[in-house]
Amino acid sequence: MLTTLMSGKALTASELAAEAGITAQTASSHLSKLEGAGLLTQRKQGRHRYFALADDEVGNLLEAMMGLAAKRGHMRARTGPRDPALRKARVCYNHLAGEFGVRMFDSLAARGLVVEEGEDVSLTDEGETFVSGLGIDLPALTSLRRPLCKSCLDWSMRRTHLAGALGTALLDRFYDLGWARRIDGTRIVSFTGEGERRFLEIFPAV
Amino acid sequence: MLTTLMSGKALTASELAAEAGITAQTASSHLSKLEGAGLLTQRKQGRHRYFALADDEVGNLLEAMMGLAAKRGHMRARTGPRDPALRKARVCYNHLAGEFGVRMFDSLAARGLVVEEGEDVSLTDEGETFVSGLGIDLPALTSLRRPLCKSCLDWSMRRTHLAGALGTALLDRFYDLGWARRIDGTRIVSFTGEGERRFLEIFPAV
DNA sequence: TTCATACTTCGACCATAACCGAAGCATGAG
DNA sequence: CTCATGCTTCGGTTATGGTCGAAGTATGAA
Repeated sequence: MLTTLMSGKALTASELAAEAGITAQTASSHLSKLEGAGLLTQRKQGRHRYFALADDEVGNLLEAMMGLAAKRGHMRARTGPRDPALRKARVCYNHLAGEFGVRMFDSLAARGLVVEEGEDVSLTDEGETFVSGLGIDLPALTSLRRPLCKSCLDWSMRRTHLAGALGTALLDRFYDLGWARRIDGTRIVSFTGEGERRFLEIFPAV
Repeated sequence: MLTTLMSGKALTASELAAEAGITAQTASSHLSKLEGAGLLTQRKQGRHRYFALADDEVGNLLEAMMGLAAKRGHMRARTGPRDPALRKARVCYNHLAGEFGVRMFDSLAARGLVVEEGEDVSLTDEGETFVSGLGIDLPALTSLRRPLCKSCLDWSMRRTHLAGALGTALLDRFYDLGWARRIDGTRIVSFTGEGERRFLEIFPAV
């Protein structure tokens, strides 16, 4: 039920029970515990009770837990969000995840613009030129104490994507350029037709 | 046992059992499960088996989980070590934790010498002057790849203290100045009378 | 070799968690 | 009003996990 709610959408108790394959009674019991623990919020609306993750921090923790579980080979058969829009592109903390996030990272790595060494990721000289060309103010980013590049394991793809200050800056840049926007109340990053075209062009498949 | 291992030190099965207040058999059962799950690593050395967290990612996840739990008010009643000396000042990885660690961080933050932004911590210009005045070779630290400042959640105090290269350098400096020394075989940092006086003077309570 | 220590395995016990059927509320529709 | 729907509470069963005593294995010391 928690992973289902990671879509950011609020779902009713019945929907969550059906999703989890348990009866309404059992679901009700779990949901009340989760709400009591502060992990879920509940909103009554008519006869329905809509449940959602309490805040982003809960979603981030779930994603971190699933990321670690995936690396250790303990994932369930079904992984990642079912919603195709979420699988395609979503926010993870403040950077881009999903198929688009992984594609961007792979594309950068294949052209030698970033180098992955274990858990560390670094930007090469060519990479600096490249991201500057995208309109990223690199000196401003490096002046932050925050690590410029970090790797982050993608939940649905189980592949590395780009986190850190640069990951955040790139997603913000896509917003600024009007290529994509965050769908309110969800973790979905929705690309426009033109935005998607440009993104795929700039980050070619490897 | 996992929270105990967050100190970064490798501990034997018996030590972990004693710390958790369970028998050796029970501890053995849990440790083998945790190792099987890839959360712990084991190193045989003579008759002892030393256990440690498998990698930083595990520690980070534990920290995130405890952070969220603390925010939601679900921390266990008994937290931190029972030994008063350990509660007062101890090493966490290579930096100072316990009451003294938290006091140092609070004092630095209250005077605007460090700034905490979520999980990131940065040293201000005034902070740079301050730590240089303490005899820290700041240029040497910043040349390291390792992050200069990191926040670390204190187990017993449930409060932030200073980790990272600077956290390590400060503790080393206290050793050099003769203010404190590490008690062999323990995580206790023992301050001398004079050392404690100077420490409390330099890092006034907020 | 013999003994002590460190740890694991086995077997059993008990507390708890997950689960569902039945019944009970609450809400909206007719 | 009555009825259907969505959800919760209650009671009881089953499965699981945590726990320890007893016995077994490995290692180092005497």
